[in-house]
Amino acid sequence: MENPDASPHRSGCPINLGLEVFGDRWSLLIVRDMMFAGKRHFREFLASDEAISTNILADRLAKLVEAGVLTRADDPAHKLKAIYSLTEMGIELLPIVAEISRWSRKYQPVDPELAATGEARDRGGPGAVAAQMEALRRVHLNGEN
Amino acid sequence: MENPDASPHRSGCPINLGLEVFGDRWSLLIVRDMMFAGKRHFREFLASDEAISTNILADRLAKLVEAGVLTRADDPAHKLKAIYSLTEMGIELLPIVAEISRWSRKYQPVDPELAATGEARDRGGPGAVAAQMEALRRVHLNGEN
DNA sequence: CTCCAATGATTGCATTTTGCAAGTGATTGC
DNA sequence: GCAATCACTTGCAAAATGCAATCATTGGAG
Repeated sequence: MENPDASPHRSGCPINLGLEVFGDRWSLLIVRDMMFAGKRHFREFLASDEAISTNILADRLAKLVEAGVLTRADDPAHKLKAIYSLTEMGIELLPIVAEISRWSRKYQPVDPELAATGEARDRGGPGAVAAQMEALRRVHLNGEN
Repeated sequence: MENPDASPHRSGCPINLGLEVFGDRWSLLIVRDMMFAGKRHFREFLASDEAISTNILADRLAKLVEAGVLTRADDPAHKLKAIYSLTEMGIELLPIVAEISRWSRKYQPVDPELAATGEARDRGGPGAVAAQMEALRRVHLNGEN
């Protein structure tokens, strides 16, 4: 116990606690890749447009696993391959990601092609987000929750 | 023109473009203070629980103004005081902030007292967020939009 | 068997960002 | 006048980031 009084959090505010988990330029991009591109492996995340570097990716994956947003497992077919899954906690980040998408599509110079899935979700009305979350549960939570 | 080919963005993905504006540990806390605590002045932001330092605060305020999320004006009563206002773009960050709050209240060790306003918003059902945004418009957009 | 490409990382190092404390100049209240 | 207040700026150490090279292991081809 080096410092028994050290509080791990800056405050107990919900916004702050969320930002402490995913408030950086990379974490939600990893979550996005899992949700919309079906990525599960280290090399797949590396291939995204934003060009994350290997040390940052390894660091963020470890932090997201520690936070309970992702889990890491050995691929049964390839011992070398690690396979990452979203937890229920991670899947429930989708409403946040969807709102960020909506805001950016309204106010930022988004690539129309990359905006298409978000637009489709909006057209789906309420329930589209819930349906997408259900689909993610079927892929990522294999009866182990 | 030091580098005429420099693209200002890592990618045109909506999630990425949003994170480039507010994807850090501080920006959304400033927005939160304006939305829920009615803060408008530099010194008020400094007084928050998370203890932002003056140089970071000055940097983030400038970046948010440049991004179009906030505006800065001289206080008519006090020449020394700067007064910050949310733009419509900034007010429309509320759905994102509200979803972060929901997620954190479900999964993080939030302070119950600080969670109360979010819980009330949830109890208000859909429309509570829109109503809160309308209230912010009345305060921050004085007929100048 | 042996080689070799592919795997998820780690390491070293330069650059950038952050955090903290002190200080700045202008202005206001008394 | 003059101390207090205002929004910042500056200097400097520490931490995070970005980039390139490298690592140990493994699976498959020949």
